[in-house]
Amino acid sequence: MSTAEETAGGDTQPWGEVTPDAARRLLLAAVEAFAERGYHATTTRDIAGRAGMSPAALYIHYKTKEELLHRISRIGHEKALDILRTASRGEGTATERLADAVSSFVRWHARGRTTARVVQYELDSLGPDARAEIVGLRRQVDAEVRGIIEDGVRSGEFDVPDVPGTTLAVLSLCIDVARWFNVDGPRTPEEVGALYADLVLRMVGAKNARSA
Amino acid sequence: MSTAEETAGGDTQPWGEVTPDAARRLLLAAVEAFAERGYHATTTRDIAGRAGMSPAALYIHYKTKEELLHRISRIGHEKALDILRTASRGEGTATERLADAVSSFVRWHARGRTTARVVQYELDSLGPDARAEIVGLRRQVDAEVRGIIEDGVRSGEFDVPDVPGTTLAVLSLCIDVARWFNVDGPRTPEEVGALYADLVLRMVGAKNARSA
DNA sequence: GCCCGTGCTAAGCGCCCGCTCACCCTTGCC
DNA sequence: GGCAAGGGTGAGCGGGCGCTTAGCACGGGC
Repeated sequence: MSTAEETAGGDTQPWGEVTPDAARRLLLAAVEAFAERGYHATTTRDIAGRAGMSPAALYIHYKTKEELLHRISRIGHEKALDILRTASRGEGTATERLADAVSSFVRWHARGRTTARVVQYELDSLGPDARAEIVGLRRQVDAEVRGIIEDGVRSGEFDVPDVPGTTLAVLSLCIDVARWFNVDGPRTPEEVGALYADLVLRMVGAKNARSA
Repeated sequence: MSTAEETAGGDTQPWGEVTPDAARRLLLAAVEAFAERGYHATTTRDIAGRAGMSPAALYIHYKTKEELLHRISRIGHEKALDILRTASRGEGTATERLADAVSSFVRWHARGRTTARVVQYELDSLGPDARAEIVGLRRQVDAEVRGIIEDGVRSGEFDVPDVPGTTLAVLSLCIDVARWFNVDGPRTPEEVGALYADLVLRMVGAKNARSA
């Protein structure tokens, strides 16, 4: 199995860069709560409670509830970008790199479904400035995938009439995993990653997509 | 252009079945508001204001704010199911019916992006009973698409190693259109419908998917 | 031993939420 | 004209929201 996300950044400790410890616990509690109920339906009392603290403790580490969402969103997008960049800049044919990018991106969405949900679906709850920053990161995400597809078209591996449209569809397919994936469901993240890599290779008309 | 949704139900007046007039105006205002800001971030004062009424007027026609969401969700899902059924039960090969189903389903999500957003993304804001009812409708949606794919596999038109997984991916792709589609963007609903129909035919290994 | 900064809590402020209630216009029937 | 019924309003209730503030426990420096 190829391994873009294992070599990309510290998957060892997902929120390891957040210090001090109390701030990280609050952030983790916020991720859980936002993923379960959505940003607007989550109260600061709920976040603090999950972290085992009083409501006021939140405001020692974060200026507002929105700052929590912003931090989660930025760290999550940077991680996602990191995964795609590692796959995109790796060695191998465009076909191999696209399969690696899709399967690792999908695995990330499935395994970290709570984080991915917040990252992908709570964007509109951010204020204009924070939103603009995140939109910039998303453009970079798009560019990485489009780059691989363009490589494949140039090398003759892929047959893609509409590169921007297909890029959009590929990303859309991966992102929506965060909506429907169920940890208790019948599929493991690895299985979904493999299935989706195959489906995407078919979408771009790659020669060696799996068949029955 | 094939036309599953033009022959399915009354597309003439999207919410024509809702009476009296004041109740329909409130429902329309709620769809707009829920789509823009999400269910929890929308206030009953906002909904009533958009409909040109006082906050109290809402409670003459609906018991609670949640009843509004429930009504919107059920009507929307019934419409979506109607579109897929019409395509699925039409004449023609599985390839033609799948292309028709996908392109009309996608057009519905793109054209009625506000409605589709509420229908597809605010499901979790419903209470357990209402949610269960809607989940039932979604299972029927899944069954329609799976049926077409199974037909194609049986007839030898398609080459699909994992039918349930591919069904899930096809629906996921279509549904996510409601998240990213922008009315002011570069693509018309018709263009996205055609592009997606082609991509889906490639995913199922249909013989006559378009190429460059 | 005393001080002070740090990390936290208990209490609560001001605001706005979903929703209700007492009352008021029309409209149609006699 | 009298009157009931239904669609509508203005005011406001109880409560929970995001966030603030005064003060407490405690460890390290001298």
